[in-house]
Amino acid sequence: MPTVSLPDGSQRDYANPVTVADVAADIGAGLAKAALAGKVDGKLVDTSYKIDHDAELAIVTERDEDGLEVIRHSTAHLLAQAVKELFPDAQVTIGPVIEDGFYYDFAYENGFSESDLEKIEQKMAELAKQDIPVERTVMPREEAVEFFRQMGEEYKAKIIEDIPKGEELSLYRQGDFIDLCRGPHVPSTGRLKAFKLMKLAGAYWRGDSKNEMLQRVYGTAWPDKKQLKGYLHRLEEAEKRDHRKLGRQQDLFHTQEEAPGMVFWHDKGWTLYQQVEQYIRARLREHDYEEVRTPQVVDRSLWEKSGHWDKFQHMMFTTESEDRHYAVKPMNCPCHVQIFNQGLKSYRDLPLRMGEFGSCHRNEPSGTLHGLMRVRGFTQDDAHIFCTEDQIQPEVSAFIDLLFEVYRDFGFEEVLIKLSTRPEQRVGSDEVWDKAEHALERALNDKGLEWDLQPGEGAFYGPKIEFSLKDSLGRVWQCGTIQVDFSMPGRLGAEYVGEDGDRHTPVMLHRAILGSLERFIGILIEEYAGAFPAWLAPEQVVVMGITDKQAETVKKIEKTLRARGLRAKADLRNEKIGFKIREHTLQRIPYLLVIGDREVENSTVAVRTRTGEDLGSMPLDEFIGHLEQEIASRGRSLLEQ
RNA sequence: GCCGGUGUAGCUCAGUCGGUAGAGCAACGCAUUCGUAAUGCGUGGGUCGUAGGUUCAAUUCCUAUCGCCGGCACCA
Repeated sequence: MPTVSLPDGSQRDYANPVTVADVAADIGAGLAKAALAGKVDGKLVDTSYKIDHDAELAIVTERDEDGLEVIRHSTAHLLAQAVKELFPDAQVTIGPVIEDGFYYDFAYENGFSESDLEKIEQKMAELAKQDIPVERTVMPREEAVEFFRQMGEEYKAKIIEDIPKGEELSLYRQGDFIDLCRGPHVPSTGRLKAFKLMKLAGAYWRGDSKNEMLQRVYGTAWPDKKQLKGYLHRLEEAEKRDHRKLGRQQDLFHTQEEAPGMVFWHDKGWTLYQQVEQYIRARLREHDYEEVRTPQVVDRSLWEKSGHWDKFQHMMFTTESEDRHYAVKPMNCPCHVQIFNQGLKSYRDLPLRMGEFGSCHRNEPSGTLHGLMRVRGFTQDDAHIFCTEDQIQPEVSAFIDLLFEVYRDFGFEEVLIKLSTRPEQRVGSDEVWDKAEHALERALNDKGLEWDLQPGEGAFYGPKIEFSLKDSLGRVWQCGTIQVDFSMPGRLGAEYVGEDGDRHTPVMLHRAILGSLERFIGILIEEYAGAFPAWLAPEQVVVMGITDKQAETVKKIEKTLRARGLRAKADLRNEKIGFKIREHTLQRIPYLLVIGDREVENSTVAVRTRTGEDLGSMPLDEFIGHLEQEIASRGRSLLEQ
């Protein structure tokens, strides 16, 4: 005789056990129609779930986050059903929900092609229209293995074999299609009204490149067509922010076949790059870093000593001369240790913070290259902190503060943080690892930061924290990092004389705020969609005359602005003012100064922003004052607001 | 590296079911001297990513290869 409590606090008593669907129908016909699943005592269940005891129940509809997830999960099943009908030889594996959609991995020898996607999507639409009921059954694990094996679903059988023995498994059947699944699922395929298959990709079975490659189909699903359309529109908008597209449109950089994974920075892109680099240089000076510069090409023996040759020789560019073998440096740390090793260091020298805008090359696998985000030639805002074990904690703490100061200045609010701890294969005693991991964890917790733990993902030489940013399509890219290193200082003979008069090996912290400048600038371009705040904009002001009568004044204004250190350009082309405004607005120049006879006569400039706002005429000095203030604040435009 | 896709003018893209290609913008020339998102007219521009093969003939078909795009694995 269950009593069901609903989220609004009301209670309903039933004489006999009832299903979620029954309760929904009892509340109202509309809700019965909308019910996708239920949440009983906090656990997500099907609408067919029978409530036989007093319980709290929430009816899950498409308006709930959970409901959307159920829709996507069920759409993944619908995809699998369609594939099995069209390609009976394909085997199903897994089909999870991901951000904005789902995917499903199939084992299919012939592979799918793009045209198959269309057929599959069509079949899905058919199956949805048939409104096939989705039914849940349970089966003991051992029986399930046999069941799937008989159907020829080897992968499914393997998945089930990995589930602890004796557990009861749920299976979902829709028509002839049956799949192992925790559920819950929509009551029938007719509930799936708005979906689209997005892309086709290969994916390794169990995420291991030693295994065979499966066919992964990505899709998106929404409660209704309108939301699907909205999503597709958002995608289109995001694609307009693509840094590769903007890089071309704004003449920032290019890449070409002869140098895959390397960047040709054009004048405007390099100006942006220099702003970023100079900004970081200033921060490092403030925070007691020294700056050094080390060689690009270094004898192989150094990389052998550091241990990198062993692990990464295939990803290093090499060269030779007069029977000596060299590698183009893939990282700066061994070189920094060489500088540290010049002259005997004292404990009084620690912590010693050594920075370099180090240009590195790594022969990254071809499939990984991606615009500025993943390149083979890149520059890090790299630094190494030589310190004692006791200094790890305060140094990490100070670094995190510096990192967030920088990210805020660049306008990034969302930073993903991960802490990676000791892997199976590692150097250093457990005691030292304990200390280092605690130091990192405490530094994060003391600041009240949210972070994810990645157990076992640390480097062999020490634990690390990673700071990642998202690009316009939501892809996550690691930028900042701080890593403790117990190994390299010892390998490369770094020592200092301690208070006790003995020689000790320092700990080394590898750290970067931006990471690769290329990657960071790529994300920066997408973040601002090319409309950079004035302090970063490659061109801050364009001065233009209405006719060539004002040319002299325009040139004089350009000169004045440049003398003040502002990035200004005169546009004296014989074009109509509307044409010039359009062009420079599309180039996202923060400020356009229009000079006509009136301005010449009154010694003013007419100011227009890239958002189309006309700020009227003002004396040049007044404009310069505004702009300088805006640049100093590193904010988005003050005048635009 | 692996899977799927893609490569045509500076850019965005059309096209040829095999008979050596076209638009818009840009560039260049001329005219226009103009007040806040495109002035008009004209001209030039492509070994259709590269290398082989099939064919009387290949940008088109086939093979290989390189780059790029989307994923997967990788990322000191």
